[in-house]
Amino acid sequence: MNSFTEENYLKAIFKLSSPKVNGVSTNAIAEEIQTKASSVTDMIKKLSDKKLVKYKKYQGVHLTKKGKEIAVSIIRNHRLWEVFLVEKLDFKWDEVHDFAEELEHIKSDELTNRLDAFLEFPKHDPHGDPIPDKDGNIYNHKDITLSDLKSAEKGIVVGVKEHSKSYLNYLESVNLVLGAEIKVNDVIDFDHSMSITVNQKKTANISHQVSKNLLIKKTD
Amino acid sequence: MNSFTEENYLKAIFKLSSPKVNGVSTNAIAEEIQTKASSVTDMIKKLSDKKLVKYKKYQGVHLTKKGKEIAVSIIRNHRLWEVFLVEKLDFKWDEVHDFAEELEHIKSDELTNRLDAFLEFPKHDPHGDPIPDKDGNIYNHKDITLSDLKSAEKGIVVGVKEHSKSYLNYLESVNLVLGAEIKVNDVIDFDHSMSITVNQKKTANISHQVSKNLLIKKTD
DNA sequence: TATTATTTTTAGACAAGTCTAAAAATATAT
DNA sequence: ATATATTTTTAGACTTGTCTAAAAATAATA
Repeated sequence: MNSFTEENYLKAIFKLSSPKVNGVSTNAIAEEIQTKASSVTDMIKKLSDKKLVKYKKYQGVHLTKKGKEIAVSIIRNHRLWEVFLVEKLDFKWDEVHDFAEELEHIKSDELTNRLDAFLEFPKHDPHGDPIPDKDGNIYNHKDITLSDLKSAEKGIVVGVKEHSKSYLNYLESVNLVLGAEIKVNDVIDFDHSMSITVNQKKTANISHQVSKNLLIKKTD
Repeated sequence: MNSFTEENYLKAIFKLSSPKVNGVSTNAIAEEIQTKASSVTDMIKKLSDKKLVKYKKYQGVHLTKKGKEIAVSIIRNHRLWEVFLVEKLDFKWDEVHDFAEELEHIKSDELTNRLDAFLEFPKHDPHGDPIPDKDGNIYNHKDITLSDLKSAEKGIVVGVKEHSKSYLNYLESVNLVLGAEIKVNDVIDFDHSMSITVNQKKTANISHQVSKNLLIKKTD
């Protein structure tokens, strides 16, 4: 069995891994986990002994197949619990992360799969992030953000790239929740801010910082 | 904040406390928690420093008001999650204890109360144990067991005093689940075993060991 | 009451995970 | 290429919760 701590490291490494990145750096993990680099090195060694990561000194780490499986199953758990909290217990999307952070560590395929069935096999969590299926497959939607749209183009909100409470809170205040329809009225060259219309009703001015973190699906 | 470990000690002390018992003994706690007496002494000191228990060397411990509040809120959590697992995720009553043991430590009144509402304010968990309300009040049903009944008397099953998987499993195999109607046909003087009829259908022979752990409400 | 048995506490050690400070390796800049 | 800056690792210490073995207190028994 792996401790909560080990699982959090695996999750962090998974999050920081990407096709472009060749080996996740010690500092990046420390930043993500909010700890010190020396602690990361210690834990990396432990995970390496357990064959959950591949590690060469000073070269960063990769998850092994086993390590990735564990990380994905925790993420599956996390996102399913988030759906439960929002759909069944009526929490708002900016309130569920910390609870899910605890619930995700209750490791039982039986429990997870029953929860999945109870929630009727949701494909996305309340922030639009894809929920891995029973076998660990993740179907990502493409990475188009509101900032990619030009004047007069339209789209609907399918997710967020930034999960902070303050960001989610702000989005809600301007009705930019999942499923909201957006039409771009105007883009300002100077700072890339834009004027948009939400759900054919309210008009809002959106900074680049906001638009580049909002995932959308283009419509016409 | 208190660690999982501290919370488990508080829960154990609460469970072992009763009006008759004057101070819970170190050994009893060690037995309950499955640890060594020396570890218990260490933890007791810590809880005492935090004013969660009252402790005089060699004299056993009592929960303080604060300690009792924490214990009861954990028990409330535990039992609500058990209801969730059985009612919503279709687990059986002998499968939920270990999961609830983990879920109970996610401490948030908001979460607990929403769960309570979602489950429509259940009064008892799947084993018939009472669920403390928002304010920590526990309404216990009286302590009549099947072994208290005489020949020809009747009752319905309202709970169990023993929670082991094997006991619950056995009960289910003879249909002695919550709500089952029992009629006592005969009591054997020698070993206090009894012949009973369950739900006016099946007849079964029940050992004293079994009957004295089954809580019932007398009917006539 | 004196002796023995049991319970409880202390003392010191260990594992997990963290930290600081310093050393080693790697990356960057002149 | 050499000097400087940054990143990563090591070494040693600390905390939490645990353990064993021995000492101290309490309870039981003769």
